[in-house]
Amino acid sequence: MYSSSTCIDESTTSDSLSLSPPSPLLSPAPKSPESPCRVGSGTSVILDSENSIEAESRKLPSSRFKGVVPQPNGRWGAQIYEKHQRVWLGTFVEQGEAARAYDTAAQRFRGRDAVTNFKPLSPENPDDEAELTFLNSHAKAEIVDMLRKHTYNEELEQSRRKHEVDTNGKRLDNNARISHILGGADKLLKSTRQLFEKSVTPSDVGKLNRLVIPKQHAEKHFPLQSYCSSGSASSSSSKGLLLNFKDVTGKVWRFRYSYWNSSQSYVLTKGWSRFVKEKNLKAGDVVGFHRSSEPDQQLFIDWKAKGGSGSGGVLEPVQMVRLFGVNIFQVPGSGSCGGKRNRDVELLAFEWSKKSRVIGAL
DNA sequence: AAATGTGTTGAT
DNA sequence: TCAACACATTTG
Repeated sequence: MYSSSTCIDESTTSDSLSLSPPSPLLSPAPKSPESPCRVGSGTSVILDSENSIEAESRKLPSSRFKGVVPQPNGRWGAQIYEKHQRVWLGTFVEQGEAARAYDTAAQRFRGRDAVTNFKPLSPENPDDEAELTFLNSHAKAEIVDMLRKHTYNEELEQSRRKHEVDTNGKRLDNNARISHILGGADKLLKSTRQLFEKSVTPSDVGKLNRLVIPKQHAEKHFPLQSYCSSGSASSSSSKGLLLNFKDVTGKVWRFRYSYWNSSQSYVLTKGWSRFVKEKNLKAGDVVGFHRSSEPDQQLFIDWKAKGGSGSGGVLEPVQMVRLFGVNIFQVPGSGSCGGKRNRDVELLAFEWSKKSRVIGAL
């Protein structure tokens, strides 16, 4: 599939529609690039740029990419086979995205000589080193999960940061490494600014599986205009966006964010109930949304128990404690005060995990 | 109702 | 292994 003569620049992140596929070695004549919006059921109305083809074709357009299959709604699925079984890699808006997902899986599943749609990662290329390491340090299932959740790039980026810190750290003595790494992590967290907070309502943590984002904040911080604006008489709610938020433990939460016409409100839906469950959120608790500054613009989510003491920042004040001969952070009052449930444990675990890495690295 | 993912099958 | 396609299941 991939021929070294064709050079696709995969380094650019956004998937522009002008993505030209590698010269199709197998499939017939390349089909015209996807039409902007395809609506509705399995019926696909294909209009070729040249001559309009019959609207009668009930057939789904096949993809010129390996491992990419059409979905009835005009999107694209990615899949790979292993041991006579299909492994589903998720659905994507653009063929190119699906093709990249396939490539990633192929390289994790089949290694060096996997046939890919685009330029494969090469051990010779220093730029690929980090990703290759990343790939092989995760189970296949984990990679698949990331692809399906569309969090692969984020996790990879995260891993790259660590890699860089580590290699920089090699030039420093142990003490310096500690402060370097912690200082770096600190800076990472502190460079986020809070967008807004909301005290969650009973329905936000109830069975509706959604969080209402106050309109004022939603429109200011989470603009939601993109996507199909064709005069669709349907959908009472807009299609929405998928937003990734990182919590203080580093876990990535992916929520669907959309506007519900019925209630004239902006909401986080898919994924939200899992957050409520895992954090054991109760009505009155406060969730905070943050965004890191310019370079990465990453989103963060934080929460604190109802009424809780002061603060409003991402980080609560911490105090050093000595353990195993190494300083670790502790959240003040976590042992004494009873009202904070497991958040302190979580924060503590987070700090500890950072520290563990340091210890392990020593 | 729309979107996602699986059951299956026939073709490499 | 692979993609086509019907359709069951899950989500919104």
